[in-house]
Amino acid sequence: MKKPRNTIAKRKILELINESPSAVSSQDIHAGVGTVCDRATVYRVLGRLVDEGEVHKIIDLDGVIRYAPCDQCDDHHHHHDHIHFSCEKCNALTCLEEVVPEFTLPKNYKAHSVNFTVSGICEKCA
Amino acid sequence: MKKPRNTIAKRKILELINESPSAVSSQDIHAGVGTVCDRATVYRVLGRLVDEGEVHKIIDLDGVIRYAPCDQCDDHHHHHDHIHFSCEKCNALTCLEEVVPEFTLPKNYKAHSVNFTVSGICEKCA
DNA sequence: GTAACTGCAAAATATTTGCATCCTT
DNA sequence: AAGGATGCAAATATTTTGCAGTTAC
Repeated sequence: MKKPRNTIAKRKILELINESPSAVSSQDIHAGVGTVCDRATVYRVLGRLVDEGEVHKIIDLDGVIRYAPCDQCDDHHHHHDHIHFSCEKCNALTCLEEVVPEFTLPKNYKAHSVNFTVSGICEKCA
Repeated sequence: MKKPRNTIAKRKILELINESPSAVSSQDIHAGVGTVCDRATVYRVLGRLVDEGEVHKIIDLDGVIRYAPCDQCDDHHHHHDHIHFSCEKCNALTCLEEVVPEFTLPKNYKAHSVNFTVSGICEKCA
């Protein structure tokens, strides 16, 4: 495993992700970094941040990849079994960390990870 | 609303989707139709099939769009609240129609549709 | 006959990669 | 100094679209 470095691009991108109230796409990030770094670097940094467990990757309902802070995760426990809520009105994709769905798989199936997205109207747009 | 026609491309594509044990991507379909129709037509037909409610569109964990038959749906009731299972071994994406997760949204949130994907090992690969 | 559909090619998007150079440690 | 990170440009991949010609009903 490579030894990650603390570069300007990384700090800026992490800041953008952490300060956004909802999950951001690579487009959002590229727009947000301005001249700090290149488009290619945005993709590379995002990939590393995910590998390092600093952010998590969410697939939106329309297939757009977005990134959100890994708030509730520490090095040993990642909790990615909560719901992602996609608002049809304001288009924000937010993590509802407190909502963890319950389900039972059929015999012989084994779950490793889950990805739950619910779309509808969020509290702000209600 | 346009009046849909029963074309060769449409019949062939629907056949491919219905006969596959797991959800198929546009790539799979383009490979499957052979010379029956063009790549652009595959996209156009898939879009129409979704609009007409004949198939449903699933976003895989890696953001790949796939299509599956709308077996349990009639014109008035679509049941898309079941789980999609993505096998890490054989890579198949299947609908587990009988598994419907339970969850409760926070106050003032309203759900319209859900998209649940679980990845792990399927019964065939267990 | 008419509107829906298709093929082809080109355009619009999105993401990845090779390589020389720069920066963090 | 060494190796990780970056910029730039080119390569890949994916999906959309304009348009003229074809087909289903």
